[in-house]
Amino acid sequence: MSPSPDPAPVRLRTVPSRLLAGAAAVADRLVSERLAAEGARKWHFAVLVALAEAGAASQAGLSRRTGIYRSDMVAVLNELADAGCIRREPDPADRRRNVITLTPTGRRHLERLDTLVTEAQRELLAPLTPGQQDDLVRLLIALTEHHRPPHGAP
Amino acid sequence: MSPSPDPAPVRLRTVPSRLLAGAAAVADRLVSERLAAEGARKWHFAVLVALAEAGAASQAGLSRRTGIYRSDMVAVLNELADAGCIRREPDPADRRRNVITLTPTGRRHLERLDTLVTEAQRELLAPLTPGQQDDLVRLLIALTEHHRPPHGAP
DNA sequence: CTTATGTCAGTTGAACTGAGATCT
DNA sequence: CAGATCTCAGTTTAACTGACATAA
Repeated sequence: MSPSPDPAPVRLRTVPSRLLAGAAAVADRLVSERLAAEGARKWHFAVLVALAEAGAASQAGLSRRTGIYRSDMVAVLNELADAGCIRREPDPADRRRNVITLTPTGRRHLERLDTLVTEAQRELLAPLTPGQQDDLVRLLIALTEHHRPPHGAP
Repeated sequence: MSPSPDPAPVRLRTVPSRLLAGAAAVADRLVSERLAAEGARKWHFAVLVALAEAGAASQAGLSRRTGIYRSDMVAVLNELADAGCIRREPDPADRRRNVITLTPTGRRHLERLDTLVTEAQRELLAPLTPGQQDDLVRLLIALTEHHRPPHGAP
């Protein structure tokens, strides 16, 4: 006797929102497990990428680029600053703001995290052919582009 | 001047795990908003579908069919029982178990929730052509079938 | 006066853990 | 005895709200 003869109902297994939730959970787990090896979480990666790609920014700017709430951004930046990955300095041009800049340490850390994240994506998409992988990404982009996510950045 | 000239970096926007997370968040929001109109949440729907499709079950069986943790199942069943949607009776054949059965009230409630969930899926997938919608579902099924989700049911 | 910013202190819901009582 | 079941009391993390002081 098989130990788990309890399949999910078809009516549930084919609901797109449930499929998305399941796939996202798998993806999140794969990414989080890898990043944990460097003591990092996906937010750290997102912030570092945003800084590397678009240069120094205010915290609110980073918040919009990454989709992290400005409240939560504070803690993430504290951790990245403690690790020496970023500098946080008052903006002389607008004294409400901090200017966040990537340090050389941060750039090196980003490259390590990028490797881990890329590996996780490969493992995630491994069940699909390369063509299917491209299709999936394209469909997801088309889907999310036409919906306005609550905070801002998909 | 546009109020939000802060696009997400390309390097982030094309990461599959982030796309999945974003799409899943949109989907979850659409479903939750609709179900809230009936005072329900997605767990209620999942349990009712599992009961309607595969018949009466123990709580552990429902847990495996729906992917809800056995701990959380207790609260969901309490709410469904309070609403008269299910009956929860001790199993004479195995006195550790409860037998959960769908009531006529529960069946009617399920049909209402099903309408709402179906509408939400339509809205979610509206940006895609029918062919693309099928492709997406197929790709997501292929993806999740080959990964073992932590608890059991995708 | 309105709006944006950084910060802090919460809340809510989901996912998960651990343990205990009961039963097979 | 090991193992399953139901229940409860927690933890953790993500996502989000509200408020405040400061400054544009």
